[in-house]
Amino acid sequence: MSTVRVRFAPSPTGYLHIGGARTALFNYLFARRQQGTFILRIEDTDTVRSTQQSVDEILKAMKWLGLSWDEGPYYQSERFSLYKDKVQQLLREGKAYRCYCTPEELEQKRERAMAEGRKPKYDGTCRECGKASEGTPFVVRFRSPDSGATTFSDLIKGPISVQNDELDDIIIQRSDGTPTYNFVVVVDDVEMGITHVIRGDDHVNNTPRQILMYQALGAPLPAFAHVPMILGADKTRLSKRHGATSVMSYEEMGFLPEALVNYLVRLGWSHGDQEIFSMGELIEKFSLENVGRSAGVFNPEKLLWLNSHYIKSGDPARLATLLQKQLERMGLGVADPEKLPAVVRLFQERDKTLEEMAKNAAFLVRKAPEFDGTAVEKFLTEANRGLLETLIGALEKCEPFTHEAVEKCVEKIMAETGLKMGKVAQPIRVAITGGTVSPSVFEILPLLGREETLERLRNALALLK
RNA sequence: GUCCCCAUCGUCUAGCCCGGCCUAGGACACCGGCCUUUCACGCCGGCGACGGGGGUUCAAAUCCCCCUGGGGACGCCA
Repeated sequence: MSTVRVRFAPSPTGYLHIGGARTALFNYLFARRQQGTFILRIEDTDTVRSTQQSVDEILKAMKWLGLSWDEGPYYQSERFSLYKDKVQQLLREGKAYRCYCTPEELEQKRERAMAEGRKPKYDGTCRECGKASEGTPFVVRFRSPDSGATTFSDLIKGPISVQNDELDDIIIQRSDGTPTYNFVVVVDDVEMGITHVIRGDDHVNNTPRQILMYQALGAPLPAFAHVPMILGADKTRLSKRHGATSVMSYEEMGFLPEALVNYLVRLGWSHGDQEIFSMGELIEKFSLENVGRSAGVFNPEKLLWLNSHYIKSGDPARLATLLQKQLERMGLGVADPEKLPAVVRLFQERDKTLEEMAKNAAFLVRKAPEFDGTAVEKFLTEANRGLLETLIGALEKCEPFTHEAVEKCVEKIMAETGLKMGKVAQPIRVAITGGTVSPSVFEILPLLGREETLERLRNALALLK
């Protein structure tokens, strides 16, 4: 058993998004590969914006993706007394101090600094001011050194160095007494014995000041690994305007979790030319060394391709359950779910998502097809009345009602009438499915059954124009 | 603006650390063909990249520097 301990620490201010999911995945994979411990920690120190609903949604998404955790979820909101103690400790040791500046004053200074082209950092007004009057609201700031440099070697990015005078004295405790992110993340990572901090690129800038806090707390440093960002097609940070970003919305759109996992892992990580990975394979092969350093663009097309791959190779029985869920989402109840695996076999080669499959297979579940006007006009014509009538007569006697038998039956009609397959199949397809696109008619008819088939053909007779 | 990071086909990437095997490989998308009862699938083929400039070297996608471009961070958010 290795001593590796990693954590995924989302803040419950919304659903789990694509970027967070990939960070979680990398943590999970690293932990499993190293036979370490994967911890889930909910960063809800912002009591105003955090909600239980978000927590539930995040956990649901993690489970759907198959990212099981070994410890937690721990809630930072339940650990406030620990943070308070640590703040007191730093205060006592002079490593932190009270600041009485008001938010308004700070905002003004920030704007002025920006306008003058300086880096907007806290100016240290309260650094040496000592005790102020009781009752005045204050925040606690961490005292960071104003000379020297802080350097660390990122497992993904390599050496990173920042001059300490670039760092200002950040707030570690708000005026309402609650602690802030940059502080609790360090306290908890220390307390929980985190050995590797694997997180998004956007935290690189926080790392030096966090390192300073590890030192102030007298704690050993973990290793850091900063995973590059995921961008939208316009190369800006991925957000809602680039399309769906919530993990669970992909489930709704008919994506398989293994497809999303496979897509996400390949966005930033690679193993030679291999594209397809099962979770087991990933656990076997994942390594931080093979994570790239540059940001990547989220490409829905490739996700779609992977999804179609997993649908093609998926177990029909399992897919049937998921297909049923999609059909129900469309408001279509499934009277005979036992025939769904057969439906899946018919469609899994052709559809890229389960949602698409549900749409294309809906005619099998509906009581009657939904007719497409153009298709009806083109194929359900008076000229085809004879053909349909002959067909009905032949299918009434077709025994057994199987793919082979039905095909033979139709071939016989073709031979007698001299019509080509295209001329025969399309009218049947429209009569049965309502449209011009579907799997082979010889597959569809037996699946629908003789009675239903005949009923639809007879109904079509009434529609002829 | 300041700081940090990044830079191979449209996109994800292999190659870069340990220079020659790279006339730069794979995948998605795209284009063409084949297959075909429709639409797909599948198969075959094609298009397509080392951002620019300086070095170092017999030799640079690979090492160094500058420029440019992109992203991120600058909160009593995380």
